Amino acid sequence: MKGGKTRYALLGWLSVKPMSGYDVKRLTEENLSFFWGGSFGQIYPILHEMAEAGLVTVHEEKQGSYPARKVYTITEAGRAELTEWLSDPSFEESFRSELLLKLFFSAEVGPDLAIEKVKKARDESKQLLQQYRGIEEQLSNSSDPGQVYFWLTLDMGRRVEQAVLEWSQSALQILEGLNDA
Amino acid sequence: MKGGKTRYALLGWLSVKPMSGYDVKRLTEENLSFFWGGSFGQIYPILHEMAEAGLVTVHEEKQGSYPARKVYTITEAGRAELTEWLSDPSFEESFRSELLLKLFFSAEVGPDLAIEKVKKARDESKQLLQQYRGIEEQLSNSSDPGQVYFWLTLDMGRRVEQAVLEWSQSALQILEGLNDA
DNA sequence: GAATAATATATCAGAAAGATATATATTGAT
DNA sequence: ATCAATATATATCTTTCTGATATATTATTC
Repeated sequence: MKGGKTRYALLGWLSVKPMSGYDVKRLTEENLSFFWGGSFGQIYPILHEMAEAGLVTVHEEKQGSYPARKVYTITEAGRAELTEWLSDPSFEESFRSELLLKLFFSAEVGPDLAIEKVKKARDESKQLLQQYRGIEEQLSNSSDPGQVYFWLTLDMGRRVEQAVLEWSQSALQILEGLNDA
Repeated sequence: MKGGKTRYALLGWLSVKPMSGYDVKRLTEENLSFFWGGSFGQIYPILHEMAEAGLVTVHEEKQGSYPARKVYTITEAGRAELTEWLSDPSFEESFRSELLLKLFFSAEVGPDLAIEKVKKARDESKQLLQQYRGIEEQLSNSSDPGQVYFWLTLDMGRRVEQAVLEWSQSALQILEGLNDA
């Protein structure tokens, strides 16, 4: 059984409607990029394997002279596997921060380099928060009740990013205090 | 040049004092586990390659009949590479959440399964926050000024986890409201 | 005395990210 | 009108990272 967790992201998208690997990539980037990835290097092999295993079916859609779209449709077996995963209450989270790694070892080189990075982090957080607010506004205008789950994931992003922003502002004060002392 | 970012975590630890791969693993787990990993499958090969490249030197320390400790010492070239990385202001962050992935596709199966997971997330956040408070208390008693950088990374963990806790409490209300309506 | 945890090394398989390759169509800029 | 960039669509390769497994010895707990 190939694909790890990304397998379920694919089944999830295909449970909404039939689509190509390219579509999955685009939708994942637009909707899940804050907390999930998915490169072509994963997507295409997993789709192949799932077709062989009977979790999805394929049919080609020729359209002009673009490369033919391979549209994948989820089967009953595929839906069953998705539901099984959704029914399992366990989940794995992972967070990886090169910023914190650099900060941790900055004792050796003094606060100035750390200050530079934290300022950069602060600016990036501000920008991301702006983006989240934009998406949130669009969402509140659509009033589609099926979007609650999307809103919940967005709300997590917003809250976490707000926490990071507040941290960077506090960290900046502390680091600048180190320079004065 | 092998090792990606983890390479610098190793150089960072070795810049503090000479140690074995086993020591690096232990210290990484104790101090960086919230935002950085490092398995033996990475650590040992990277140490070998860095020794060949002259960034570290090795000497064996035989001690009773345990497997001999291979103690690695950072060289000038190694310190230079570490400093170069620390001087570069760029950094990459990544966050991966199977919880949010499951939540996102929960529209298909209804709120009860989502509620179960969010409750689990809430409980885990509470527990983690307790842990962070414990470490923070230990730290405030030590009054070692070199520990500012460690405190800063801990503070980020605390703030982010607090945000996650608040999100889960808010999300729970929304999802339970969906059941009543 | 037996089971488990800790010390210490090392490798392998599976999963994920990022880069690259191939081919065509459309859009925007000069 | 042409040239460059972006979008559509497939696919593979290399590097990185995680988690599991293997090996061997000592210390600790039941």
